[in-house]
Amino acid sequence: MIELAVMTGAGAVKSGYGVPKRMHNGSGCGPRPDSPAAMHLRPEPRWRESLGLVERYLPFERRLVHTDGVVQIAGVAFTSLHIIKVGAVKTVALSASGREQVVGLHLPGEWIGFECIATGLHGCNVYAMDTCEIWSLRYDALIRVAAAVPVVQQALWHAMSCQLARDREWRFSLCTLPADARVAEFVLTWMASLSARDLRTDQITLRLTRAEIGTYLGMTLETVSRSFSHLERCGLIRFEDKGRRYFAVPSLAALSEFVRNTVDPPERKTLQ
Amino acid sequence: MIELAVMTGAGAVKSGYGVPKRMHNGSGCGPRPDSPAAMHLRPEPRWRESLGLVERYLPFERRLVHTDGVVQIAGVAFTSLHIIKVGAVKTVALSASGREQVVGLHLPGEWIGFECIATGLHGCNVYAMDTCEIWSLRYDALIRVAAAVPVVQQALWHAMSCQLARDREWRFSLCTLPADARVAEFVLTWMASLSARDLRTDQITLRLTRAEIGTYLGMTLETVSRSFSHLERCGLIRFEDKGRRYFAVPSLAALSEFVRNTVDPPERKTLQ
DNA sequence: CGGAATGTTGAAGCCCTTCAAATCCTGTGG
DNA sequence: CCACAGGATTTGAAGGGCTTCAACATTCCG
Repeated sequence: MIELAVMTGAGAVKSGYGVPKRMHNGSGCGPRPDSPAAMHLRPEPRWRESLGLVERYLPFERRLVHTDGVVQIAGVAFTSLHIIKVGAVKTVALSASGREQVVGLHLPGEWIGFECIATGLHGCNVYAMDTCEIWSLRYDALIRVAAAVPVVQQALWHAMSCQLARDREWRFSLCTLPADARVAEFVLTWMASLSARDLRTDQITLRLTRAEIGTYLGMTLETVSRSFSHLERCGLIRFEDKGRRYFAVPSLAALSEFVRNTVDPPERKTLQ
Repeated sequence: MIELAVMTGAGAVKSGYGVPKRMHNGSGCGPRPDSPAAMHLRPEPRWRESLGLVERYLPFERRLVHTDGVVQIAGVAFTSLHIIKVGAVKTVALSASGREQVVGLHLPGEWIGFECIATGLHGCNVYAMDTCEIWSLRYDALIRVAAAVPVVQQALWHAMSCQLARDREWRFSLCTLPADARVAEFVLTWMASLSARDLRTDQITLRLTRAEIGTYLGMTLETVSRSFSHLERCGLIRFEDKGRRYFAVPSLAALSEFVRNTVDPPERKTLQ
């Protein structure tokens, strides 16, 4: 079920910045800059930059993980970070009492495992929500290369900073939004992540159960279900025939307007 | 109100690792290791390590900020990170609609501003909750030194990782705990932070209003107040004569037991 | 086809919010 | 030093949103 293809390259890194490795081009990955300098000239999305840098400078191990397969299991000692090349994964935290909580959904270019650097232990289970290609990098090697290659270091800091900023955004949503708006925000965030990677957003496919979404958003599965139904009645989303996990968003503007109006009601806006 | 004392040192850093700067020893700061090697021999708390590394290797600017003074204002371009030498600060996020939310409380050795690396803009107001000494470090200088000095790089990664892990902990609490337990958890976390720095925990002084605690924990100020009253009635905290912002925790074990029992009720524990 | 997992919907109840009023605390000016 | 104003805190009562419990519908897969 899991296919391994170890890429060696630590020697090259030690003796300098290494020679660009052969491009393993997935489907529709697009062009990439040919030198670090070019990266500043052509401002391409950061998620692509991370993958490009890893490919160029870092030794990594490539894995294929199929839907519902295990990318990382909680409890084992932390040695490697992962970055998603293809697919989508969910990270599930385990409480002391065994309860599970989805704490993150990740798409290509995103790093997994930053929070383990401090603890030295993987605290989350990570599952593939799709057929995934995962690149795993040893932390000790990563540290060495980051020190030697400024763009790598900056990309990593940027990625960690992004996660901090996003976690903070979620904290805000969890603290201030009622259930319906929280689900709407969830859909909006997911769509934004998809479209940033040129993935289709005309038809959303949720690869999570209502219960999982519930743990992610801090509410019960029944409330999630009711919120989806409510959003549908409002015409903000439209379920497809195939089932209640497939839907479309007729108007992105309307959906985000819905969230905004819950944060501060429209009657206050006229006062300003 | 704000006293500046610029410490130059970029030249020293460029030409080597510089000479240890004169120790500005706050009250009861304790000893610090005299060489990087000693750091591994004497496993002292990471918060102290960060301050030691900054002092040894990095050019920084020292500021005194008095209670309720501004450490950092939102909206300005990001150029510097801050680290707390003495005191306590709160970071307050501003929503688009102007609502404020406390998103972090920080004590000596903690870094402020990691989330701004990605955005390039300070997104939070940071206020002193006490008389503080703040060290500010230019990000560009920091990056250069981190690349040159492995222990600095690792300390920074560790610090960012810590914040990610802690944010995730809070997400869990916000999603699963009822109001009373959330307030209890808040008290426990704050006490743990204090005791990790050898600060007194026999008498807690809250430097936040009930409303601020409310935004931090995602509940109204009335609920915060009721929760404190409830915890007092249960004997888990005891308010002092001086006012409702000063209290003691008779039994740390009892308080954390209270939180644990809310996460999974005791009757289920007998089944296992 | 049938059973299990998933999803929807209703009804009752509880927790938290909202609104309101009273009390306590703090700092300021007389 | 005291009075007083304004903010902070507590507490009560009513209402609403979310959870819980329960029943039923739907989908998935052997």
